[in-house]
Amino acid sequence: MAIVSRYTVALHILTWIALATGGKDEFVSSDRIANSVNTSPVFIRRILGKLNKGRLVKVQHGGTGAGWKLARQPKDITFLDVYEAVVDTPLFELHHSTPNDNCAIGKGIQPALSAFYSDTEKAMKQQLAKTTIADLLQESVTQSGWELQDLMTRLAGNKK
Amino acid sequence: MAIVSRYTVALHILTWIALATGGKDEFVSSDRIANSVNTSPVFIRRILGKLNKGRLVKVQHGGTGAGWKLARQPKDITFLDVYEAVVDTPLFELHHSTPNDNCAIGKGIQPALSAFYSDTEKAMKQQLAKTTIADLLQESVTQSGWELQDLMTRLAGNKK
DNA sequence: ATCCAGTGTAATTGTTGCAGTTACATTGAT
DNA sequence: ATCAATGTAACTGCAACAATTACACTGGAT
Repeated sequence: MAIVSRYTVALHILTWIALATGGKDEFVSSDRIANSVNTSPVFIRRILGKLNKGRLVKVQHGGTGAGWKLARQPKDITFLDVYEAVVDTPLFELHHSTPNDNCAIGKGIQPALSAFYSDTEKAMKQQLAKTTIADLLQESVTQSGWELQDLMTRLAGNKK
Repeated sequence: MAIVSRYTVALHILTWIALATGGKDEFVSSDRIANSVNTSPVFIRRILGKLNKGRLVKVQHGGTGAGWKLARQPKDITFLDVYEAVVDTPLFELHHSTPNDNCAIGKGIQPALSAFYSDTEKAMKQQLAKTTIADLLQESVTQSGWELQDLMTRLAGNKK
């Protein structure tokens, strides 16, 4: 475990909204999303807050139709967009205790590593940029083994 | 913070051994390494244990000259080798609580994500394979701003 | 055979960050 | 005014990491 599960949940949230709202212009509640992810609505809302700051979703406060929707098309939201919105620590940790300054390695290794680590993080992000929420939606439905027909029926039922 | 600091320390250890032993065929103790990293010898030995299992270092028990040395040339140890030896968790976490199976997304997202995550981890590892301990040694010494002359003098002094 | 400088490892502790829960103030369509 | 929703703070539980202590084990040097 390295990159926080919150990132996985963020992808789940966006994909679920994409499926649930289809093309329609409506908002869905954190409660319904939490039901699919199987966790607490508060955790979901904390993540949605970050996604909102990243301009990936829009929020509607108050009233009966309150909730969330995507700010763009699923095909226009990449895994990298989600990463930037939700993960806020560098990929690699440096030392916890600062190395011995009287040693050439101890003195020079942190700036040296920072450069190498930065290259690696960049390579990872380039890969993340290649996949979108639309891809994940497609692949998830395929993997679920559901028929599109059943899916639509069940969605209608869930809408409360 | 995502990838454990133990990985950074592992790179530090190998680079320090490379510098300290130069071309010479000798073993260095975890105590001396711990002094450069500025942490406890036990922590260092736990990491060296993993590096030993990964065939990156060799250990000499007992006697006066006991300690560690590299199992190969610094230029033949890549960042990826070290990663495989020291990091034992996947790069991305999945959900903590298992998603709702009655939802197409909940049911299909984990296998779908596993595939995408695997691609990303692979991209990161390809980048890691491009850098070696020799590169890090070179760059660390450069960054330290030390003259090679002083370095040699000081090394001789440290040797006890 | 003994010494002793080193490794190997288990047990314990302090700290940190994440996730989960409860509680309550706030928002704003209807 | 209602009330279905969000926003957020406070607290708890838990797991992983790093740091420390303690002690058994190893094996070259003498």
